Amino acid sequence: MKQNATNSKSVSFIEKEKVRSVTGKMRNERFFHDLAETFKAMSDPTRTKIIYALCQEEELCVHDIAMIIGTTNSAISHQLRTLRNMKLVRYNKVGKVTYYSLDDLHINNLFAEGIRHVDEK
Amino acid sequence: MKQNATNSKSVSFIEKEKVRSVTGKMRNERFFHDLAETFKAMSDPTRTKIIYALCQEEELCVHDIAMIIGTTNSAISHQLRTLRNMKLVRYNKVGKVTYYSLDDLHINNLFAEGIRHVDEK
DNA sequence: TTAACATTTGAACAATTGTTCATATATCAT
DNA sequence: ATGATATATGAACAATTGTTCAAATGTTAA
Repeated sequence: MKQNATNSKSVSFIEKEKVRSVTGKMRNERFFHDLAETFKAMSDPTRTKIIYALCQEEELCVHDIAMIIGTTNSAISHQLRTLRNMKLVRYNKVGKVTYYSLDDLHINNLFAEGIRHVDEK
Repeated sequence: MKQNATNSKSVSFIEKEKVRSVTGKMRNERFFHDLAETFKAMSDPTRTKIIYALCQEEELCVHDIAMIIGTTNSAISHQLRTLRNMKLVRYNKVGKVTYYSLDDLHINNLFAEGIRHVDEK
């Protein structure tokens, strides 16, 4: 059911109007990149564990997160850096201890929506 | 500020109570794995574009999605398979055309929350 | 100062990922 | 049948990722 009968050249698309309409509503490359990055920040089990733990307790230090999750301090520290770079967590250094917490309530909403999805499947 | 003075062995953790409390609230491995997988499904720009397009138009075929996004049919088909495996999209084959749509409204909510996060940054 | 501790960092590694290309399958029209 | 079209698929490839290990910071206490 080709709808581009008006064109002499055979430019192919199945439903011309849909394509035009949706194409007009698309956003720029940066938007899709940032959106993907946001989800990617939560796309690893170690990171979902860290975020989940920080949903239970406002502030946690690296060592305690490692204890809770059952991994090495190094692995946690690396992942916390990723979360920091993606602005999902912030930190507060007191002496030799670095306390991490979720950056804003937005993160909680997004994360909670993901949990709802998993729990209702 | 060690709080495990009662132990003779030097088991180290910074805040014993927090660790015990949060550890008790943690969920099983499968939960964190599934949660990560859900976010991972939306963690690639090509896939966020596909999902965004399907938020604008109920049903779209592979070729039209490729036109809208500006990629090859093959790349789109591969990604649609990923989205299919992760139960984010379903399809409806009519003749030689396969129409894809979002699997349920839950996906829209999760996706919309991600968009809100990106737009408000 | 020295030792112990909390965290960070860089290199290395295997594992996973997304695209491309060529090819295969399936449907429709002639 | 043949050719055109729509989609799917497998192999190959570079690129990215997460962990481990060893070593480096930086802080506190003795």
